[in-house]
Amino acid sequence: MEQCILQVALDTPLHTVFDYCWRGREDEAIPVVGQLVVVPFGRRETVGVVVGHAAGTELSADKIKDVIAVRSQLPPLSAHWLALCGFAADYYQRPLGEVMLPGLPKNLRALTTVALDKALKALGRMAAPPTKRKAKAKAADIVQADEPAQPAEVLADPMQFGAAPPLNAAQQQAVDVIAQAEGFAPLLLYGVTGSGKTEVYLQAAAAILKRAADARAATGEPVAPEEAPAQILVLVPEINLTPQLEGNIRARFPHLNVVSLHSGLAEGERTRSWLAAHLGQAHIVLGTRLAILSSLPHLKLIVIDEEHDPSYKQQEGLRYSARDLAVWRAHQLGIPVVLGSATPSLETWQHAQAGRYRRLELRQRAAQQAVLPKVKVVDMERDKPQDGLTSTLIGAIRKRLENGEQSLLFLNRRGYAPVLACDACGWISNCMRCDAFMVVHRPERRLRCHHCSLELHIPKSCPTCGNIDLQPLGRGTQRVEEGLHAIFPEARVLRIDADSTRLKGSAQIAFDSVHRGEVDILIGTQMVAKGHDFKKLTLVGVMNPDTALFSHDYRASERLFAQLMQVAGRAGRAGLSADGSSGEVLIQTRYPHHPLYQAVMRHDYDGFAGTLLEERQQACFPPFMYQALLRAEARELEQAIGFLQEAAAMLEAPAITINAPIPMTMMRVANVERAQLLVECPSRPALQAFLKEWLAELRLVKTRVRWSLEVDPVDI
DNA sequence: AGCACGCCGACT
DNA sequence: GTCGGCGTGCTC
Repeated sequence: MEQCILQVALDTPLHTVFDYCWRGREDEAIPVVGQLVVVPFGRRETVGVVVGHAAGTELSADKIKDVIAVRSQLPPLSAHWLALCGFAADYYQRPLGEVMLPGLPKNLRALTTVALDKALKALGRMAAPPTKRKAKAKAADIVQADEPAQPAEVLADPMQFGAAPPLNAAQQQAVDVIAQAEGFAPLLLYGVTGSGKTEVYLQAAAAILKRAADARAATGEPVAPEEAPAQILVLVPEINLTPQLEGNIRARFPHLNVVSLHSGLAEGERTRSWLAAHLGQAHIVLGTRLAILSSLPHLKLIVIDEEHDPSYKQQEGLRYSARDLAVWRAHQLGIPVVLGSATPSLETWQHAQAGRYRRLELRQRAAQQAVLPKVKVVDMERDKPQDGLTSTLIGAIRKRLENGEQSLLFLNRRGYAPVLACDACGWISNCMRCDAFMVVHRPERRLRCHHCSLELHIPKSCPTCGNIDLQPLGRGTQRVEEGLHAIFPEARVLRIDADSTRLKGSAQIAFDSVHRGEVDILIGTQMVAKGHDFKKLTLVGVMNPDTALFSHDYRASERLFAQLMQVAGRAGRAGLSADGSSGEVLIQTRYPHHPLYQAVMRHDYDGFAGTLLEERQQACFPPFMYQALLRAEARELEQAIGFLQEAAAMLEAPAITINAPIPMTMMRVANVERAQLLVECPSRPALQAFLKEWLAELRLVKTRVRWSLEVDPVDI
């Protein structure tokens, strides 16, 4: 009888791996590193990943429990994948199992294998022979009787690609550089909106797949026909962008196995997609940030579209940056990684300036006759708005209606009005559990807190003085929608925001109707600003972005600039207007001369980024400084602050600055008081070394305060 | 994090 | 006399 100690990573907050005893018959192979196993843990059973073998263990023999089952039908996760998770666990100071397991499809973590076996079978992989010998013999008969039919498209030449549109010189050069890159190559694809970055990704992917297929054919070794010669991972910032891109990719590459991975998938589909990637079958994996942790044994290229987008940063649990992990993964594998953006993050821009990333530029729009839109500011002091819309913007929308073209209004505030107020006594709709206003949602007739989800009926009268005349103050997308109906009763108006797209699939239905031209005026939040390619859209109106100009968050201007460039980029992508004019962008503001708006008008990312980088350098902010944030929550603010003070006094190290604990901007959320402590260091390795030591000590502190650490925080 | 055990208040 | 509040302790 074979026997050994397996080290297993489990999804628990404990910073350790767990030893289990595996006993098997002599004809059974010892589970290898990367294999999934079922083990007893406390009073329950759970699935873990084998991360090592040990001859012995420090634990007393009576504490060691036996492995219950090995998921031998699933090929083990690769050493590369394990190393990626190991790096992320170290870097973000989280337990290994917490990195490895939550990203796996639920069906792989289930205690029963029914769904897993079904998915494997659907992918043409028979379930491994069951351990019982009788069943084994029977399973072999199944294999012959039920050989899965080879899908027709796999029989065709998988490297045959649909007709590609011609590239301009800059696009072609970018494709060549990506496709011919040797080894690790971080590439910034800096291309203005509508410059055809997607086309570059597709043709570079095709070239890399073709080259890998040729190389494989040249070896003459027999390979399973469904095995992809190379795998390409493409990340996009939003789920809503996957259908359009997936459609484009499938249309272009009808013979390739293309799967998507994002949180909107049903469990069955998610399992099949993940397995198609893990088994090496999927040529192209399209996904949101979580896809960066998927298993891709033949990964040859990573593309991060809109790399600057904040949604690449996970904001709970393991707070990783999918973009940063992508660069690490590419480095580990020695492959190119393409970071695409019209407004790169300052981190990426700084890398490019310093020569660490190679910059590929697309300075022109790709479509015939398409030029960058004309951006104008509309002074709201001089042109007083009606229903939030200045006469200039109203006139511009009217012109689009006459031309049969579409307009997009961007307002990053959902709901009807951000606050409800009583004129008589000064009451305002504060959330009773958070430091925030409750937002008026008119269609639902509710007051809603966007931070803790508390909901109340809209009061008929003032809760303190009884006044029945309560006023909604300010303007959200619902109120603008109402105003648009009043001003343009004949127009087809559609609102797209988190509220209107709550039901699964409804966002796709909404975007489809815009594409089909069934909408004249689109009003929405940042959901409509990103990536979409609306051919008939020639006008973009930005309703009131001024609040972000005066934020205390030093990243606010970087974000606002990117957001404005992004939404402006939706206008005039397909070519000129009916009357021969280019796309138009109107920014309504009280500060028309603000340098940020002036830079947007000039489409001057380079200049603006240069200014911001200088400011950051002077102020010793990222990317010239590395940061970590220790957060604490408690029922009383003093407890949270007290814990942070204790933590701050615990350890010191050269070049490490531990700032004073401060209450968070949103001090109270859902009746919990929150405070935070910023740690800074100009050297990333020095910060890492400090954090490792510091957290080891912090974890020993016995406290009732809930705390967490975020490395490279984006919201401070 | 789960999930237990453990010791004090309002109910049949 | 029990049901159950959530304090603290452990998980190989």
